[in-house]
Amino acid sequence: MKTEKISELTINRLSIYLRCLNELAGAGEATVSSRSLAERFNLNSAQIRKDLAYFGEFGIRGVGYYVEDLRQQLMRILGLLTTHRVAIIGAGNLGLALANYPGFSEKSFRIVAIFDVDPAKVGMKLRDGLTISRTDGLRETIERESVEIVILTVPAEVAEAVFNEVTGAGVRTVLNFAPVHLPPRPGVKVKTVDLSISLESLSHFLANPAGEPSGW
Amino acid sequence: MKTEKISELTINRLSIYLRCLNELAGAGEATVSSRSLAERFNLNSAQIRKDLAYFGEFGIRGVGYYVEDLRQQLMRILGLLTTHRVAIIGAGNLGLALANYPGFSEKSFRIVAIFDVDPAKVGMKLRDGLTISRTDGLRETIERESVEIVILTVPAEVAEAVFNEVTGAGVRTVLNFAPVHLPPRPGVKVKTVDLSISLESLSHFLANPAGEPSGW
DNA sequence: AATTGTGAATTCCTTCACAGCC
DNA sequence: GGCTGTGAAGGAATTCACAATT
Repeated sequence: MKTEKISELTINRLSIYLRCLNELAGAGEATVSSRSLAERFNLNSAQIRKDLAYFGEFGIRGVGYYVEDLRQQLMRILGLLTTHRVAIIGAGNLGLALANYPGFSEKSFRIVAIFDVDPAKVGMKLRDGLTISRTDGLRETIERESVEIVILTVPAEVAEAVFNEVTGAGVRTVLNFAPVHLPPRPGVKVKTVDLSISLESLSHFLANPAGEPSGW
Repeated sequence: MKTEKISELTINRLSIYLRCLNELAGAGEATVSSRSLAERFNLNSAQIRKDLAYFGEFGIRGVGYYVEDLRQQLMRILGLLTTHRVAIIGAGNLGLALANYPGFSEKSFRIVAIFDVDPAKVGMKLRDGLTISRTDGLRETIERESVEIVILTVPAEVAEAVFNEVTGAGVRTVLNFAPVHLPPRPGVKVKTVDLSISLESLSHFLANPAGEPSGW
C-alpha cells in the first residue's frame, strides 16, 4: 500500500477489471487469477497485480483473487458504493441519448436533471421525474439537487462558459463532450470524450496502411 | 522525417492542433508559433514541435508555422482530404444521435448506412437518403456502399459477433461504443469509447479527494 | 531576436523475473 | 505447483536546453 499518486491509466483499468468481475460473479466463479484476467483483454498479468497493489493486498498466493471480495474492493475504490447525482447540460441528440443510456449502473449514477436553452424543449418530460429544465436556473438547481457530476453536451462555443458556471456552483467533476479544451481548475476533474479525434485517428490509419509514414 | 512508428497519442494531438488551426485560419492569422499553440491547451511547446517533426519540417525558424500550410499538411497526414464512408450499426439512442452529430466534418466523413435488428425501426427515414436498414443485408451493404469505417452502437452482448462480421466484410477501422474488449485482428484498428469507464473515473475522483489513497 | 528541430535528460509506464506464501 | 506482490530492468512519452536558422 503506497502513497504514490495513482495514474489515470490504472484507474481506467480498474473499471475494466470490475466489469469482468461482475461477469465472473454472475457466472458463479469463486476465484480468478491475474493471468486469466489478463488473457481476457490481452494485458500483462503483472500489470493487473501492480494496479491492485496500489490499494492493498487483495490476493492469495497460490490461489488468486476471490471474485466477490475483489469486486467489492473495486466498487469501494471507484466510489461506486454510493449514488452520484448527475446533471446533463444540453438536451440535443447526444444529451438525450445519454439521459437514456442503459450502460450507466443505476445504483451508482442517477440523472437528476437535464437542461437546455431552447424554450421549445423546456418542460419536455423524458421519464418519471425527469423534465428538461431552463438553463437560467442552472446554478440554483445544481445546488438544490446536490449535483456532483455534470455531463456537458452543449455546442463548443458555449462549453467554456457553461463549464465556468457549473464549477462555480461547486461541481468538481465534468464529463465533457464538447470539442474544446477546458481550462484547468484546481480541484476539478474533467474527462473529455472527443468523437472527432477518435474518427480522425481512424482516418489516419486508413490513410497510412501498415505503419507507413505519412510524411511523403 | 523518421520511419519510427508514431504513437497514437501523437496522432490524437494532431487532431487537436488541426482544430485550432481551423480557428486561427478563420480568424485570419497567417502564422503561429509552437509556443502560442501550446498555451491554448496547456501543453509543452517542444511536444508540438516533436509531434510535427515526425512528418516533416513544416516550420520556419524565427517565424513559426504558416497557418494555412500547416492546416493542409495536417489534413493530409490525417487522411482528411478524401471522404470516408461510414456505417452506423445499432440505431438505438446513441446510434441515432451520432447519425445526426454535427461535429463530424461533412467533407471528410459521410454516413452512408445505418442498421438495426428491430423490424419496427427498419425503413425509418432519418434524412435525405438515409434509411434504417435490416442487419441481414449487413455484409452485402458494406461491400456495395464501400464502407470504410463502422461505428458500433450495439448492445455489449452482440458487439463481438457484429465486429467479426464487419471485419470479415473488409472493414479495417471501427469506432466501438460497446463496453467490451474486442479481440485484436491484424490490419484492423479499433477505437473504443467507453462511457462507463469515464464516469467511473470521475466517481473515483469524488471518492478520493486531492490525491488521498483509497486503500484504507 | 525569435523560433524551430532535436539530442540528452527526465519522468512515467510496463514488463520481467523471482522471492515468498498458500 | 501455482500464484501473488514487488524490486529491478526496460521501454515510451515528455520536457529540457541549445545549436541552427531566418
